[in-house]
Amino acid sequence: MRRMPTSKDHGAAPVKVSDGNSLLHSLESLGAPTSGNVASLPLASQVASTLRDMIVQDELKPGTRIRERQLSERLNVSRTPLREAIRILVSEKLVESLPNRGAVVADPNPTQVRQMLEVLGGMEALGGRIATQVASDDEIAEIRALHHEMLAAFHRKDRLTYFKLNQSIHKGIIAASGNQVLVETHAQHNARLFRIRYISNQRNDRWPEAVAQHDKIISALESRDGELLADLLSQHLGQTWAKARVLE
Amino acid sequence: MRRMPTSKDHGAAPVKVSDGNSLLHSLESLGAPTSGNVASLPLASQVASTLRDMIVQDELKPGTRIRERQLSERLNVSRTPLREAIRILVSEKLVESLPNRGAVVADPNPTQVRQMLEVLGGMEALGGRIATQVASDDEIAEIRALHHEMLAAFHRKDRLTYFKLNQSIHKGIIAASGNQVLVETHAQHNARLFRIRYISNQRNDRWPEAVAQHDKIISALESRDGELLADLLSQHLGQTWAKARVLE
DNA sequence: CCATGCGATTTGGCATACAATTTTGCGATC
DNA sequence: GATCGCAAAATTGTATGCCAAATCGCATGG
Repeated sequence: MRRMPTSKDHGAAPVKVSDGNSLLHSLESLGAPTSGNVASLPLASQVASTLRDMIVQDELKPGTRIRERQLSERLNVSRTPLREAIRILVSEKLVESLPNRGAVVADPNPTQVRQMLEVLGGMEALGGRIATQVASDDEIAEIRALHHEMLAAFHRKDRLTYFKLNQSIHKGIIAASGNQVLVETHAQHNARLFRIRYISNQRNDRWPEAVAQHDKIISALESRDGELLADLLSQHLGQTWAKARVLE
Repeated sequence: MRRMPTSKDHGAAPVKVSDGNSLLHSLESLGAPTSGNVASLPLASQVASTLRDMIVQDELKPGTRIRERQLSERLNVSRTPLREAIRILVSEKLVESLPNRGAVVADPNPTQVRQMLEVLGGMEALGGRIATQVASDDEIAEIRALHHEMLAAFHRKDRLTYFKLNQSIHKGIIAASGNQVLVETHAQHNARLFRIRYISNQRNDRWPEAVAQHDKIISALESRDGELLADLLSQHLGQTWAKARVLE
């Protein structure tokens, strides 16, 4: 209600901050620690969430330069909160900042992706190992329930639902470790890989193998075999890498 | 050169951004990914490094509220880059942000410290395991050299040097994994724990035990026994926790 | 025809001004 | 004497303006 002066308020497809459209938007809170509850939070955080979504959903493609003035007009915010949001995403490694030359959407090379998967695998192994020691039977049962839902999606060839449930299961195993710090760290690294994993999920031609692995994972969790679970979880993400490789 | 209007430019003990004083300052680059090369970087990053150091060195004590105007005058920068710096530290979990109520220096409770150590231990175990497979003999030799330097510091009861070398060794093991993502993640979590570990190091009354553990760690690395090394590294930080407990 | 300066324009970097919210202190009332 | 309420001050949140550095186009020279 106060952007009169420039007189061109319609511009080209203005995007509201944190609107609820877009196919993938229901995935929003998977990777982002501060996503969700949008109202009354600092505008910078809201903008950061919006940008995260845009990046993760490939709306802002890797390598594209972030033009502050242009993007701030598009989001109907001033440059100040936008710049703060960019700083946040820089420390999350979702965008890179070149001194005096602005920011670009991060475009990890295959080596970096491999390394990220290695780290993420390590964290899942750690979380899984702990979970076998401290998780309640109910928590494990809930994870198995998700697993069966995922199997249903698999047989329906519903890749999107499968992907979401897959994420929920891994997130659930981490959460079952009871280690909140691990949950947050895992979420952050997962966000970095989200886009790649999502794309990889859509083209995965060895889907049945992945499902079989999940079966073993759940079994190891239920029998509370920490070592086995840790091994499986590390190995599991290695497979994701094999899938991602096809993208090159 | 342009801060005339307020006319009180001296204030109380003005702190230059990234000056080189302070006892601990030589430790600066241990925990911070972007520390070091200060010139010509965005002011926000420089301020972030300065604040990181101030927090880590207990100059800004946990729980203290960060007053933007006051601190920006003290650092001789405007609020804009300071606020961006704060956002960076928020995502690094070194400060917490309360909506409309500013930011306070993070004050992790014992549970959070334990969880952070668990995660850090997991990362070191992962890095160590990988290092046993991929590290060159030279890299391992360098780590052993650091170990002997550390032993020297131990026998001289030089706790500060011991601490620094200890950090270097752990950092070196992680680096020997060749996984840059792991290095960065480890550094960030290490920064969160830096202050606590430093204090704990000064009061540690079971110093000889820690040294003995280090001995085993180096041996496991040299014999490239990944499983053993991983176990030792996880366990090692557990000991740090036992020390930190005394602080309560 | 390609390389190389040079200037205009764009873009990011920082400071400052303005608005909204919260905190604080004082006073009135129970 | 304690508590509630209101207003003033302080603080955070947001917007805008100015400046310097980098990019791009064009002309000029090799």
